[in-house]
Order: sequence, then C-alpha cells, then structure tokens
Amino acid sequence: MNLETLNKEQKEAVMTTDGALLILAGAGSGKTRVLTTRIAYLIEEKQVSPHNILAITFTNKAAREMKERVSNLIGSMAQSIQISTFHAFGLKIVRENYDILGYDKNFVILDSEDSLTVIKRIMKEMNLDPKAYHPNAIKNKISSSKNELISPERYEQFAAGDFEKVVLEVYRRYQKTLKHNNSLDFDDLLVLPIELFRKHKDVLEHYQDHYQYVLIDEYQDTNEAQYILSKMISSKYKNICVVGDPDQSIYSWRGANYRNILNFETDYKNAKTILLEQNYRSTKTILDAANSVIKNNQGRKEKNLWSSKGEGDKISYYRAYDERDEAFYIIREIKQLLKKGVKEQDIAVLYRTNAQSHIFEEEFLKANLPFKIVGSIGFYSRKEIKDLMAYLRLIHNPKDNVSLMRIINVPKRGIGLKSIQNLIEKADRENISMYEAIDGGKEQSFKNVIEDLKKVSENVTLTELVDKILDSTGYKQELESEKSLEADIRLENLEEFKSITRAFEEAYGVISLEDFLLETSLVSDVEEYNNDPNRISLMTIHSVKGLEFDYVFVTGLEEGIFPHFNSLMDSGGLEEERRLCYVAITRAREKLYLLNARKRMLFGKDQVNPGSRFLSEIDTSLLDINTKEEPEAKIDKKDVLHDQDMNYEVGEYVYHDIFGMGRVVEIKGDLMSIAFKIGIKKLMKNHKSIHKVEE
DNA sequence: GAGTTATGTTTTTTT
DNA sequence: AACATAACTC
Repeated sequence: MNLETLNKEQKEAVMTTDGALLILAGAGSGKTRVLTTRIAYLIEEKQVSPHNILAITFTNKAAREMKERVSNLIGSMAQSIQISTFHAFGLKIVRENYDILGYDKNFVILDSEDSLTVIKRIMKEMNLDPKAYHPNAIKNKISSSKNELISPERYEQFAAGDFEKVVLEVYRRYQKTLKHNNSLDFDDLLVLPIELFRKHKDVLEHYQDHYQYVLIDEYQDTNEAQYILSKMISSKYKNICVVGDPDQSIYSWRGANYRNILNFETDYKNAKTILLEQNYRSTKTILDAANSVIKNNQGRKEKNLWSSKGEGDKISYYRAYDERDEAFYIIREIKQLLKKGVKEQDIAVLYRTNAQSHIFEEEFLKANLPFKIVGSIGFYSRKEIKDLMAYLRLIHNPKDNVSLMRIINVPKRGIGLKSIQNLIEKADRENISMYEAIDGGKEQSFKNVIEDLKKVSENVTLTELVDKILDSTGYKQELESEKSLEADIRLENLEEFKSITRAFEEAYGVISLEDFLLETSLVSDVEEYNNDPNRISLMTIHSVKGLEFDYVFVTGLEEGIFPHFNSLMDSGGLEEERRLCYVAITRAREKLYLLNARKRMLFGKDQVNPGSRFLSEIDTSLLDINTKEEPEAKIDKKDVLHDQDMNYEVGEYVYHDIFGMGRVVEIKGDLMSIAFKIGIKKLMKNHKSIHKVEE
C-alpha cells in the first residue's frame, strides 16, 4: 500500500492502528484522507475484516463521503464497513434489539417537529400556558437531559425551580407517550443503546467483539451520550481512534462538550497523540486571517497551523448598504468568476442563520445563477411530504398517534377537534391507540381507507403504494383542484418523492415500508438523491463544516447576526461563535470574501448593525476593502451614547466607533443620517457611541 | 366544523 | 416578513 504521498504525521496516524489514538487535526490538514487511508490500511495491511470496523461521523453527508472515498481505495469491500452517524448507528442497534428494549418491531422515529407537537399536546393536557412555558424551551431541556443521560427519575432529584418542575412532568409524560405510540425521538437513538448495554452485558460484548476497531470523526462535537457510547463499544479491544479539532467545536447547544477531546489523553491510558498542523487547503492569507481570529479565544491550546501554499489573493471585504446589496455584490463577483472559468460547484455562500438564505435565493433566481440550498428546510420537512410520510407511518404503525392526528383530517373529512378529543379520551380510557379507538362516525371511513391501504401495501411496491395513497385519500385530487402555484409545487414535490422511492427500489431491489421509513427518518435532505454538481452552494456555516470550496463568501458579518444576538451575553457563547467564524474562513481554498450589511431587515423591521467584531480581529493588511463611498446609516440619537452635546448639525463630522468617520447629511427629529467612509478599522468595546470630531 | 380575521411570535445552529 | 395560534363569524 502506497503511503508515500502522506506527510510524516499523517503516515504515523495511519499506521498506529492499535490502542487509543488522538489525532488533533487542524482545518484542512488532510483529516479525511488520513481516516480513509487508515481504514484501507487496516483492511489491506493488517488483515482486519471490514466487518470489524466502526467509523462514526457527524453528518450523513460526511458518512456518505467517507464511504465513497474508502470505496475508491479498496472497492466493494467498503460496503461491509459500518460507516454512519452516531444516530444511524444507534438506530441499527435499536433495530437489532427492539424486543429487549420493549418496543414493537414497527416502531417509528419522530423528528424534532413531531417531538414539539407531542410536547405541545402534553402541555395542553396539563393546562400549561405556552406563553409562560415555552414549548421549545421545554423540548430543548428534555433533549439535553436525554443527551446527558439524565432520566426523569434522576431529573427529579435536582428539579428545584418552578420551570424545572414543569419540565420534569412534561418529560415524564413525553417519555410515556412516545413509548405508548411505539415511537422514538432522535435522542432515544443514543440513550436506548446505552441503556441496553448497561443492562445486558452480553449484548454489549457482542457489539464489542463485532467492532474491534472504532474511529470517531469530529470528536470535539461529541456529547455525553455519544462519548459514553464510544467508550462502551471500544472498552474491550481499546482500539479507538478519535479525530477532531477543539477550535471547530460548534455544537455545544446540542450538548457537545469539547472537553471530551481535551481530556482524551487522561481518559484513555497510554493514548497516543498526533498533531496534523500542515494545512493543504488554503492560501497563507486565508489561514492568517483564520488564525488571527481564533487566537482571541481564551484557554485554548495554541496550535501552529501553517500553509504550504502561497500568499494568494487578499480577502475581499465588502460592506453593503443592505442585505439586497450584499446579494448583488456576491452575484456580480460570481458572474466574474464564472466568466474566468470557475465552476459553480467550487463556490459557496455561507450565512449564520437559515433566515438569511431567502434573499440569496430570490436574487440568484433573478440573476439566473444555478444554486442549491444545502440543508435548511429539508425536503422531508415540507408539509406535503410530512403528510405523505404520516400516511406511510400510520399504515406501518397504527399506534402512531402523532401521525394519525396529523392526517386524520387531511384532506378535510369533517373531523374536528371535538372528535379528536373524543378519540384521545377513549384511547386513554381503554388503554388502546387512537386508531384502535375509532369505531364509527366520519372517522370510520378514514380508518377504512387506511385498512384498505394496509392490505394494498402487502402486495405492491412502495412507489405503487404512494400512488395509491395519494389517490384513495383524495390528497392528490385536492391539490389538483386548487390550481394554485403553491399546489403545483406541492404536487411536484410529491412526484419528486416518488422518484426517491423509485431510486430506493432500484438500489435495494424490493424495499419494505419499514426499511424505507427507517432509512429516511434520519435524513432531512434529499440532496443525496439528486445532486446536480453544477451549482453554487448556499448553506449555513454549521452545514459547511467538513467541506471546502475554492471561493467562499461569508455573509452577514454583523454584531447580532454573527456573532448572533443570543450568544452576546456569555463569553462561552461568543467563543463558540468565534470558532464558527474560524470554520467559515477555513473552508476557502483560493479566495475568501467577507461581507456584511449596514442595514438589514430583521423580524420585519430595519435594523442597523455594527460590523462584526470578528472583522476587526483580522489585520487590515490582509483585506481588500470595497465599500461604497457614500453609504448612509440612520442613527437614532436615543439609541447611542454620545457626547453631552446633543446639537449635531448637518455637515458636521462625527466619529462612530463601528462605522468610523462620517458626515451628518440629514437630521429629522431624533434620526440622523450619516454618510460614513469605511468603518472597520477601529472597533472599540463601546459599540454604540459617536462623537464629534474637528475637521 | 370550516373559514376568516386578529394577534402574537419567531430565528441560531442539526441528527 | 412569514408563520402559527386564537378569536371570531358563518
């Protein structure tokens, strides 16, 4: 096997196959290459059976890519390696042990939207005011408890406050409801395997013997449950290799604890650590910018990431007038790049929040630029697709009350809240599912339709079943008669859904409803089934982790957007935003563009945001600043701290700590319009202050 | 029970 | 601005 193209550290990381190994891999240091080569090395040089290897990634996309790359190295043997996300791996274990865990074989998986629905319903049942107790907050609390392996029983021991007491009771009922519906949520996919392993040592040992070599990618983003799970699986053979970069830990809100990676050496005795510090991806300029940003984080392990590439272009910074101008600028730049022969797939536009994608979508469409939105509102979370999935799930698992309630009156069957309430009560009283509780009334005809479909499902392919559902429920007909653009899009999406089921059928031969439902339950994106490569990628920074592009536009670099408002309060949050910024910058190979807007529509209102503090952390010598000469910002006198002297006059020069030097061009009551020159040079602590200057 | 209007809320990020 | 929920008619 040829390892000559690897550098010394990479080679060592590949060849250190036994024992605990920590690979601290800086951004762009060839981490995936090392991982895939290592897997190939295990199989080809160390004669490890592909069946005995478990490789865990963080996203489906990463898993797919790793599989493909290993496949390129060793061919079809790659198919036998368990390469998946933690959640998919957990699902596999649950599927193989559902009976011990006390579930029926036909369990279904709820996505977060479904979970929220369940929680809302429980809260209603408990007469809780959703304004006093935010359903989402409760859901997050329950989810993080589960990820920290805190059961309701344990939660009870420290639930002291009012809110916590509420959470406790909702948590209890939520767990009961899920079990009763024969359904699991995402978190259960981690919690249940651990429970299983704790109670059944023999089962654990079976999996330990099965997965003798364990590799975990993005280890800095593991949460407690994932940490425990990895530890359990690998504790017999102790061949665990983890890869990560503490500076790229961006999932603390999901319970990720980057101490897991910092503690690895004390945690696993005799662990070996290898540092990958040579960056093969980015130009020196880009790397300098990334380093100068991340070094502002306290208490991090200093590392010495260096690039073998040349200086490259300067980083373009553009401060746009508003979010539309920001989009225009990007479009102009992209058109020039395309003219120069750059391929669409080598360009990415990144943003902090999904909400920002709207304007890009709109303007890219108008400008005729081919793009794809990666992640975001996934295909499977569209209403019509969720409806259809609910039909499929109910057919598969009649205990699934969540799905039943979703579709019992879709399309309209004249079944209202009252009837549903009756069903809930009856089901509760007799301890049966709502579906079973249906006996007569308008609901009966719904039940008949489902019963009929259930029979049909035994004899037809999945795609035919979908057709039959859309037909016999009247779903398709309702949309067709609507004759609106929206309905047409929904119909198109349903057609698209059928092309997915067809693709599944081609790939697997005949696919059962069960396999299909579980296969798709962890995927939010349809991406993998129709990925037209010739497109510009638009995505959040979270989704871009692990990817790289020649040309990267990082947008919305404004205080409040990036770093996000919700993180401004605590230093931990801010540091995570900074790591996010580090991730964004290090995605770029050739050229980086940084953008922000002076004015941006937020919650329906215009807001003026100062430039992001992260910008000021980059040395201006790395930047090529392009800002319109006469940008105007409206400043509300009431909103700024300023000199005692309130009497500003048109034509006066002022200094704003964010926007820098400017000239007052108009005063209307408390609103002052100020034309600023370029304003990113000096960002100061006190963000909201202006004062007069002599000129 | 369904449809319309008024009111309030949301947006951080994902499996 | 877009969306969800609540309140209000028919």
